[in-house]
Amino acid sequence: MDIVEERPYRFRVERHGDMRVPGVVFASRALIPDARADKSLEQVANVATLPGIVEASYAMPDIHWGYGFPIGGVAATDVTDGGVVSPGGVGFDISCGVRLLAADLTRDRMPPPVLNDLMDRLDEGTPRGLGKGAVWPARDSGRHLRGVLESGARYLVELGHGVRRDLDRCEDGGGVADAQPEHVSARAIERGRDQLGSLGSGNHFLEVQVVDEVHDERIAAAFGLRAGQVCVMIHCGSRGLGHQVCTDHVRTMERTMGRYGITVPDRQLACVPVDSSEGRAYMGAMAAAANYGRANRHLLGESVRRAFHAVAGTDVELVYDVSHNLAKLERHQIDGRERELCVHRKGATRALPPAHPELPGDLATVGQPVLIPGTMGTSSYVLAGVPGGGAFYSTCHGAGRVQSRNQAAKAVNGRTLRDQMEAGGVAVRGTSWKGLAEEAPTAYKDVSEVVTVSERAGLAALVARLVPIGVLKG
DNA sequence: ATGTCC
Repeated sequence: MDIVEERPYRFRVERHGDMRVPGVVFASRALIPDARADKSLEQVANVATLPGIVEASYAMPDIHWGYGFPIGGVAATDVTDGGVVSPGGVGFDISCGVRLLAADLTRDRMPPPVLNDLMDRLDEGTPRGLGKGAVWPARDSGRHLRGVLESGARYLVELGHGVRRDLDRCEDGGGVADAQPEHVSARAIERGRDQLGSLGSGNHFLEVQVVDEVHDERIAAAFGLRAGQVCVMIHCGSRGLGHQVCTDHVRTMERTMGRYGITVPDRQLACVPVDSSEGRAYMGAMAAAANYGRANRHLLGESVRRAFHAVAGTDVELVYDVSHNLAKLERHQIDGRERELCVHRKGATRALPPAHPELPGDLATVGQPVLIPGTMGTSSYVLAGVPGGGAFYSTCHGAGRVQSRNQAAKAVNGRTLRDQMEAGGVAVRGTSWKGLAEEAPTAYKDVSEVVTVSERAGLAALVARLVPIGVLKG
C-alpha cells in the first residue's frame, strides 16, 4: 500500500484497485497502524470503494481494526448520487458516546470519606455489567419505550426527568430526528426493555474526575469548566437494543445489496443506497437506537445528580452529551456545491466549529464541546470544534486498543490493578476482575498522544484534561 | 460493543 505524507499529521493512501477516492489518515508517524499487525489501513481502502463516497475515506489518529469499517473512520456518501449507508460504518453500539457533568464543587470538598460515600451511592445507582438491571424497571421502559425511541432525552425531560437546559447541551437537542421505531425489531425492543439506564461492560465506564489542566480558559469557562472542579464522565451506548438493530439490518442488506448492483470487497461492508427502502429503514431504526442511547445516558446522568445531592448537597450541570458512533444526513460543500451527505462516524466524534447553526447561542463563539474518554484510570479530555476542521467536522474518540481483551486479561491481574489504582488515590468499584484486567491502561494507546495529534492535525482544539478520582466499571 | 453463535 502506497502511503504519502501530504503534510505533518496528514497521510494519503493512494488510490488503488476499486477505490473511488483516496484514503486520508490524520496521524503522527508513530500512530500510523502497523500493516503487519493491524488490517485497519486495508479497511480505509475498502471503505473508499463504496458507491457515492466523496472526498476521501478518512481515519482519525485513534484508528484501529473494526467490523468492516475501521474504528476511527469517517466516510461521507452523496445521497443524491447513489450514496450508500452501511451499518458497519456506524458500529454495533449505535450512538455510543459520552456525557460529561460538572458539579458545583472543587476537589478540596471531596476528601476520601466523602468520595467513598459518593462512590458507594454511584455504585448503587449505576446498574452495569453483563447482567440485568437498569435505572428504569422493565415495566416503565415498556410503557415509555416508544417515546424514548422517537425522541430520546427530549421525551424524558417532558416526563419530568432532568431540565430543559440539559437538552441545549446535547447533540441534536437530546433526540435524533426522523426516528422510525417501526423498523426496530421485536427482538431489539425485547432486549432493550430492561436495560434503559445501564452502563454495560467493556470499555464503558462512569468516572468521577477532576479538571486537572485547563488549556483554554475562555472556552473552558463557556463550557462551565474550571480548574479543580469535580466532574462525572459517563461513557456508554445503546446496549442490546442498538446491537440487535445493527445485526438485523446488516442481515437485510447482505441479502438485498446485490439488487442495487453493489459489490463490496468485504462482506462486513454490507450497504444499500441511503435513498432505498432498506436504506431508509436502517436510517430510521438507527435514529431510534441512537435515541435509546441518548436516553440511557440521560437516565444515568439523573442518577448521578441524585447521588451528588444526597452526599454533597450540590447541583450538577450538564457540560455536553455527544456520540461517536453514528451516521447522519448533513449538508456540506463539495467542489463548491452544497450537497446532502450521509456522514458515517465510527469511533469518531462530531466537532462543530464556532458559529455553526446547529450550536446553541452561548456556544457560538467557542464551538462544540468534544468529549474524549481516556483509558480507565488515566485521563480524559475536553476539546472544541475548530473552523475548517477536516473530515466533515470530525475528530478522534479515545485511546484505541493495542492489545486484545484476551491479551490484556493474560498480562494483567484485575485485583492487582485495582490495588494499584486505589494506591494511586483512585477509588474503584468494579463488577468483575477479568473485566477490569481487560481494560488495563497498558492495553491502550496513550490518549494524550491521540488528542495532541488531533489538535496538530487541525481537527479540534485542546480545552481541558480531566483525571479520575473514582472509577465505576461494568 | 454484545443474553461474546438461534
